[in-house]
Amino acid sequence: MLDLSHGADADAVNSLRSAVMRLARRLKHQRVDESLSPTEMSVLGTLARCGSATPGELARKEHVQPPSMTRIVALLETKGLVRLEPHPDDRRQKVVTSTGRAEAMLEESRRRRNAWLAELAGELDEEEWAKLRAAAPVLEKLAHQ
Amino acid sequence: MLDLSHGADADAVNSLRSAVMRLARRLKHQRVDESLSPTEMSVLGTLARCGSATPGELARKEHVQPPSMTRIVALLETKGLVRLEPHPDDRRQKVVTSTGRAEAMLEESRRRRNAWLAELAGELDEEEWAKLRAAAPVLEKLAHQ
DNA sequence: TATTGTTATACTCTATAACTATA
DNA sequence: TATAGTTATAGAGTATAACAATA
Repeated sequence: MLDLSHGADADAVNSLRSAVMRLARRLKHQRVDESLSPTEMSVLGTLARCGSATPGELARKEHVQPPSMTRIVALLETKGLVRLEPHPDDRRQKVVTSTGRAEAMLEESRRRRNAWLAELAGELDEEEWAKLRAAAPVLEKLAHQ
Repeated sequence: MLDLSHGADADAVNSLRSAVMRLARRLKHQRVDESLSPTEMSVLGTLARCGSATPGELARKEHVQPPSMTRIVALLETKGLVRLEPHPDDRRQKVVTSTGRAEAMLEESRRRRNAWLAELAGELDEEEWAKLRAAAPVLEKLAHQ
């Protein structure tokens, strides 16, 4: 358990919150595919990691409301990036699966991010990058799965 | 310089990007004051750190366009959280300064974040927190400023 | 009666373009 | 002619409320 009587952790969260919010805004501007929002890209990434998922599961993982995920999934389907199938056990639910086209887009996304990475590399030294690499899995955990 | 021929850094940025976007969405939901957006809170934090700034400087620091900052500053002024004064040297510019009321709100913000922190503490061990604390300044640097 | 997903609607936040005023 | 800030307008993304289908 953390000792909240010390100010250090509160300050760290303070700094973390502010940095994450502003960095998210920067990240929005270095989109891979201008026609896909950050959340839509994130859904494709989640599907690539987890395989298939229902719209409800995706909504919970991405922290958006179900109606938002309905719209996102519908858009991704029209672009041929996901496939929608009936759920085997429950006819209310659907199963969302990413397509090979989504896989190719994620690969292209990675290539483009390398360019962004190279640009940022000038601003950070190796020690700083090491700290980021170490923290990335923890941030993923905070972001909840 | 980073060695981009290895996939490790690209993967780290991949993970980082995804986590930052989703964490930003979670953070949006644990607002201190429901009437202030994350950017508006961030502006108050920036002013608390940097003292005064012009709207143009704030727009660059927060990575929003000048018209957005105009609206934000106007809202904060109506709430008595910032004070607007004429620039001493340039009559086109203005000087934005945070008020004691903003300071009190930031203090309250810190207290509330402690509660959020305590909740998250159950999900992380001390080593994970150490990694976050180490990475926070680097994230701030990436977020620019 | 509860749950999954959808439709309809409205809101929040931001951007772009066009304008005013100072430099 | 360029720059700081504003006004007006439009767009993206999300949420809430009400609904349909299934459990």
